[in-house]
Amino acid sequence: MGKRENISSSVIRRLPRYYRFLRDIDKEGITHVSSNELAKRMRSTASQVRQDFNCFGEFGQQGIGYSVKQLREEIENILGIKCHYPAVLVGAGNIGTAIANQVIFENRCFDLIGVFDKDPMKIDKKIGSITIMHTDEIEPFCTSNSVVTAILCVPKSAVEELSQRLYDVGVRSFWNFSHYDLNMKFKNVIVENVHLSDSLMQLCFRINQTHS
Amino acid sequence: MGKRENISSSVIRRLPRYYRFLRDIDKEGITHVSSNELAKRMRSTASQVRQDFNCFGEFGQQGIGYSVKQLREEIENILGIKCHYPAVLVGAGNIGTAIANQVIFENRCFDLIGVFDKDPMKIDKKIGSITIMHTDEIEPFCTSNSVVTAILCVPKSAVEELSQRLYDVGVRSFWNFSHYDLNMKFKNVIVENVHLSDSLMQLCFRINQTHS
DNA sequence: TAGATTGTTAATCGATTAACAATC
DNA sequence: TAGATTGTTAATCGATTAACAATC
Repeated sequence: MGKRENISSSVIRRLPRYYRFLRDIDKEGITHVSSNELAKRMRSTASQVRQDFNCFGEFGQQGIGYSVKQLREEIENILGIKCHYPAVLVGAGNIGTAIANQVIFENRCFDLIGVFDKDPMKIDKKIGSITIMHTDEIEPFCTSNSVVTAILCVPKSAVEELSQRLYDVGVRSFWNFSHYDLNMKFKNVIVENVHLSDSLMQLCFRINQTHS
Repeated sequence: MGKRENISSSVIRRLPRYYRFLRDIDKEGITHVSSNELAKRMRSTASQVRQDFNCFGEFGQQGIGYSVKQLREEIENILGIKCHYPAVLVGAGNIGTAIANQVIFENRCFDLIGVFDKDPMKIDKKIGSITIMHTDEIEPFCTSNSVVTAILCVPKSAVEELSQRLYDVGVRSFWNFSHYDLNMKFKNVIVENVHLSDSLMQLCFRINQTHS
């Protein structure tokens, strides 16, 4: 189990990447990996890898390295990847549909059980095996299914109202693809923002930087 | 113009957000904004805001604050938002289509001029006003159109080959939605990664943290 | 002038890197 | 045993915050 103390936010940001690489290494049939080898894949240093792992227990072996299986499982536990929180998607546009399919396909961390849209043309259509419902049905559905997380793929202008309605029926975590600042509105809510346009602007900046 | 020196990577990460907020503030008709007010929106401190702006010139006014228009334009210049790099999308699946529409719609930084897919069913279909081409046409198209950036929305397994082909016809920057590590393959290439599944795992972690 | 707010330096905090004894 | 590699402490580096004189 390990100590699981003092996991700093920069370590947390790296955990999903560690997990992905360990899965890859596992697939390659490698049983033990050194901090040096992991550092290469992470584009980091052996020192940092050891420092990172140190904060949640010691399970490396001097002279040998880390057990891939054990390390992978430990990170799986820390991230809580095996949980299945009931989640709904609000907004079945381009991005919403793409995201829904990915979440359904990966089938990890979250179970997508409902999709909502306000466009009458979309109601009763399907994403995977899920039938799209009208946003009017959010309240009864989320209440009776104890929905934990909402994926917000609607325009910024619609998020204020919809997030309030989701909050009122107990949703306390959001995967937010809009630029609406949910933390400004709610204090006791977990928000993970995905700002694609910010990412694109940073790419632009870096291209400009090298071109001048 | 300002000094434009020592822009640290953490400042760069914040610039797109500054830009978005300044655009919002501009829309609200506010002409001047204080570091304190901006800090509130950024969920940061007045001190940091001033420190951030300090590294690319001084254009605040003591007792008054920053000119929204001027600051917005300056950040626009630094990020290079007004440029129009010719870009192509490779992979017209769910995410690819969603991303393409967003880039076309925003019409900022990049001009999407070509979309490629290997699925014969998709060829000649349209995304916006762009006709989907077969991936075989990547080389002639990118060469004759001096394509600068490629948006990669294909599975990890396909990226190795496709990125090499794009590189060979001069593409040196990538907006990468796969988990393939392009920096491992190419040294002199700009890569902006979007790892949606990492984001989802972090959300999962944070939910678990509060639930225990 | 008095109040507000900047620009900038100094102090603090946290994260990364280096070093090395412990040990497989 | 000798070589490899961890766990952990100390040193360094960078980023954030505090403070305050300058000035609108």
